Amino acid sequence: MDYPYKKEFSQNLVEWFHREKRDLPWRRTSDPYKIWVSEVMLQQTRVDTVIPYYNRFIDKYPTIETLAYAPQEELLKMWEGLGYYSRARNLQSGVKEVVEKYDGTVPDNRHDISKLKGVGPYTAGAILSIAYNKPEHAVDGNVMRVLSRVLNITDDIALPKTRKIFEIAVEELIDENDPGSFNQGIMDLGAMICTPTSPKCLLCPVREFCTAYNEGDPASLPVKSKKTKTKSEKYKVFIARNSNGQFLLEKRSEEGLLANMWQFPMILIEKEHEPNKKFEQTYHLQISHTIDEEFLTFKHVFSHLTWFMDCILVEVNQEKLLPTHTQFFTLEQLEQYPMPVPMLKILNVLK
DNA sequence: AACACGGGGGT
DNA sequence: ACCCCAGTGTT
Repeated sequence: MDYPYKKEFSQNLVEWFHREKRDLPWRRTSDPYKIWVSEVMLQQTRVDTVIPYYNRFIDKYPTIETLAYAPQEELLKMWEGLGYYSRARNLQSGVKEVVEKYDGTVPDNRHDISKLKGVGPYTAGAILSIAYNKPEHAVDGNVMRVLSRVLNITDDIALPKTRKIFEIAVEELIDENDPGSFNQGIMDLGAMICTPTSPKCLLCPVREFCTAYNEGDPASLPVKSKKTKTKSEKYKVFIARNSNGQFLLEKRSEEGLLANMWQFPMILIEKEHEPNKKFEQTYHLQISHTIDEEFLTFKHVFSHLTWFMDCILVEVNQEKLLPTHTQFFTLEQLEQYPMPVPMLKILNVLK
């Protein structure tokens, strides 16, 4: 690497971090388990969103053992609204392995920690550097943005192989005496100063060592090829109330989108079939009458998919036994079960 | 290497 | 409306 400011960059960065770092709940602990929880929550998720979830989560599961033995339904409820729910299931799987195989002590080396479910190259490096003070790289989108500018790296960060370039760069730049502050310093810099659009270069502690600032155009980096294929699905959602005032809910498949989360039954509108009939057949019910044909209409955007939802409120009679993973609940019971945000939107209107 | 997998914030 | 993501697992 022909970057001439290795030492100065790292020193300024770490000094800035110690001066300006945000006071975050997971920065008040050195417990590797808690650092782990925070890092998993922070994957693809902003700090401000994570803070209340982290606090509730650690309150509920203060030790690695308490999380290892938690019921999955309860765990998903704690994660409700955070998204990427496989993170929660993988985290518990990894935590279980640590309890059973390592006597509850999170491994302190990349080889072992990387075998844990949900711990990829980034999270491994983050835990090792922050909790164990190991000089390990932790390259995420933030680090790639900052370093692409500092080193004027123009490779496409959407390509998996590009991450390797940044890992090598971090290995060269990292402060061996304080690797945790170095890695977190880049993250805070990326969050507070070296932002995706309109970077605040005039406030940047490493401006004078930034290649793009001095010779190029920071705002045009990093280079990232965007993929825009997103599809749409239209659903008729049935808010079905029985004569006891209970509502029908179903548990989604244990695989795929929103795995194991609960929802109001919904029928995919493909051609122009009879969704009401399909609903009655699928759930072994009879619609006695419609209470509100236009109860609620909205759309919900996922990263790769948009749901268009037409919700109808109906009164139903139970014909025979309900299908598995399907159950009537009172409004009070229903709130104990983990539901994705689009269903919470419906629930809020219903209440 | 491509894709699936949530959700919220910024402009 | 359209942009941005503090990644990992599966295929």
